[in-house]
Amino acid sequence: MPELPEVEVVRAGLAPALTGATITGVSVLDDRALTRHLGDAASFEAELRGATVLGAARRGKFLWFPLASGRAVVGHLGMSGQMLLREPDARQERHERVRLIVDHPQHGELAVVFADQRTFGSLAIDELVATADALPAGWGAHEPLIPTQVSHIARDPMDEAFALAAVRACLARTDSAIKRVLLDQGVVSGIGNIYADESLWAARIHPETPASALSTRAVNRLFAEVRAVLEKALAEGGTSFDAQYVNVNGQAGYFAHSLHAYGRDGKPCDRCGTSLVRVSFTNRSSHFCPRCQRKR
DNA sequence: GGAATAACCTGGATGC
DNA sequence: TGCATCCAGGTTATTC
Repeated sequence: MPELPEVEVVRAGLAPALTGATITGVSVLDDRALTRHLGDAASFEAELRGATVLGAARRGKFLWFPLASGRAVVGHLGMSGQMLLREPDARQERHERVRLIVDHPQHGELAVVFADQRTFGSLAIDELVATADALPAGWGAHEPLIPTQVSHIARDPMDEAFALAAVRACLARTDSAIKRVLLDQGVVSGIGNIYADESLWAARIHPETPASALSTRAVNRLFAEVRAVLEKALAEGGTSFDAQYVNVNGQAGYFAHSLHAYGRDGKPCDRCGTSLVRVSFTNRSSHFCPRCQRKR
């Protein structure tokens, strides 16, 4: 499932191919890929045709591509979205929803294919607004401008402008389970079910611990582990369980081999050997070690 | 206003 | 073999 490391791998792969490129062709094969777009498919295609892309930016799990027009293409991969670089005449992908043809001054003509099996992902054209802190909006962003659809998303733990003190204060104000808060993109972005479970396991914190019950020291330790997990996953190209996540060249990541908690229910904890458990948690699953991560 | 829940969606896995 | 059901989960609208 695309979380911060997977989305960053995609952004980094697209940046050199898109920065400075002109969009020469747009084909919307499935309107459901434009659920966040305010207009219809025809307006999406018309506005993008001839547009120049200035770069590729990311905050949390959201991607955007600023345009010379002052607007931006916003993308979210949802649960199964892929952005693939292909030859312009490459055959249609199985779940292809949108295809852009771009012409780059150095790389020539390429196809950017947005494919999405479960159609939770989307593309949209959006306005850019000033960031609340007047700092560059995220990774790959050079201007303090962010799409309106992303403006409510908090900075992610790998962002230079990430403010741990503000997150600590937020945690202290709520009795919600720490895992629920980690998944709240308005508090801290980029973390999904996989990396929440991995970070909590690494920090030895039970996922249902009330956020306000965590000491400053525990929160600091948790976010040190969050960063470590995300950095390691990024270095290994992200987590791929099946064909749902691949980079822009269609290659899988290797972090699934480094997981300690997620998807390992019934297997021995890598620290103490106790069988890991899986419990239902807000329409999701939580995986943890009942011995290392005791509920307090 | 904050928190919890349902709905959206597809395909693989499982059970009968 | 074929059909029905369950499950995975990010975001958001709705409900409490």
